Amino acid sequence: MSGNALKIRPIAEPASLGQRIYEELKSAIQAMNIYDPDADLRLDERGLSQRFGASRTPLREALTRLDQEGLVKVLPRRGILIVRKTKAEILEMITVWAALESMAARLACEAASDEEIAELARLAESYDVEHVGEHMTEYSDDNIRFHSSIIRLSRCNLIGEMTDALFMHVRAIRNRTIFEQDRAKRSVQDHRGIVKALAERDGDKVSDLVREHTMKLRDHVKKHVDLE
Amino acid sequence: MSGNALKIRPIAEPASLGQRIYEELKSAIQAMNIYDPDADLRLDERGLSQRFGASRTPLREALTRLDQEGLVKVLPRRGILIVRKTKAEILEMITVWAALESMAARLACEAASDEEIAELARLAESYDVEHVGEHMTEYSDDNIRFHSSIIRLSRCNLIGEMTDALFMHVRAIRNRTIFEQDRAKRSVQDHRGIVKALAERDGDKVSDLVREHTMKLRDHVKKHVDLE
DNA sequence: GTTTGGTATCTGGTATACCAAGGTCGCCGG
DNA sequence: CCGGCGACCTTGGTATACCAGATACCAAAC
Repeated sequence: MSGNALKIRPIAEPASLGQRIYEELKSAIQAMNIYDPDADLRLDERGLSQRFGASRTPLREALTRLDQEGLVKVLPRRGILIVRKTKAEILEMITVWAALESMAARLACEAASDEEIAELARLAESYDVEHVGEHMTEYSDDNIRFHSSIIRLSRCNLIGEMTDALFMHVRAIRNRTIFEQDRAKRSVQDHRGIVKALAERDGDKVSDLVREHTMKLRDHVKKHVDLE
Repeated sequence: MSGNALKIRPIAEPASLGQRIYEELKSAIQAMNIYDPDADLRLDERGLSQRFGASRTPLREALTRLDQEGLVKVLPRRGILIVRKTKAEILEMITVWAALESMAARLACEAASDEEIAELARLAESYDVEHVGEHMTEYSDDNIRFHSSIIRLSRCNLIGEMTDALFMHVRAIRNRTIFEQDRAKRSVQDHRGIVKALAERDGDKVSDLVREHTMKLRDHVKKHVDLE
């Protein structure tokens, strides 16, 4: 039934220059370490448009969007700067994240199937509490997968979009905090507790656990992370 | 010492055309009932730029931003449409709102002063449960004030920004639901319970109450509101 | 040597012209 | 009268030119 049918991919239309420049510029900004004291946070419209091989118009469209997203700040007649988030702003983002994922977990209690929760359990059980420190790179990825799975299981697309947007800004910070063995051990334990509450369909409990788990990260960043 | 010095007011700079058009267009879109079946959801770049007395460039900048916010959708070579939110999207927004305000209330338990909570109490007590139905217009405003106060008392600016963005989209729906007397009565009672929990500094409780209060609105919209 | 004022230059903001892709409508053939 | 097809028109996308404010630099005056 699916083997003999033509497989057509309806799309093919190349995005507009503005769109492509937006995406390219966005990932370029995220790829650089904007908290490096020596980082050059200044963007030059004319220079960038030349490097992209396009005119200023689509480049400016991209900048307008990045400005609105808070990644960049356009100062009239002064220049365009990549925005550094303050520590206070980062903490607020993690707080909002806690609120959203906590709600997502509560919704997932109703919306997720047993199989989906079992899948999540496999993810949570795949690391040994004592030896997780030896596989930090993989664990870091699986950690992200775990959390985004909870959000997916909530069946609430908006929460997914909003946490994606937050993640974009927090990404730079994230790498500095997750590679710490004692935090990883506790993280693994937390995840197992979350899965257990999910399996029991205990919305109040899973909501609390997820919130507290994320707020631990918040407190950790507050105490131990120093930008600059 | 201060009487003989020049008193200069530093700012005065008028916003750019793009910025002003963005704000004007945004409020114009929000002012119209986009769910009216006869509403014209189409925007014309050239026509609008003429009506604004500006060229297409700043108008397009405004449209780019509105597009990113989800208020309009730009279809290449086909036109620009004002976006109608689906009912499912509205429900998700209310859910996210519940998550955010619930967290805000929890934070407010720690961050708000006794005076601020007393002020909130005055707002909640200023309507008689039995007679609130007779002053719906004022109550509607005070209702908004009550909720935005909780968010302000959380001292989390990001939650404020995000709920503002959500409110923008939900505004059209809101007016249809709040003007119902039995809902108003229960709303007044809910608010008093919320204030009480805040005064007791019971974060878990106030968080639950606020979430349930907002989720009641969600359920009500789900059951009784029909777009189109 | 320091201060001051002018000026060249750089930067984002705006206007305008042109392009290519979709849509519309009417001519033309059946 | 109906259907197809093509010229024309509309629409957003892009390039470019020019403007005004901000900055940096330099030279003249003290």
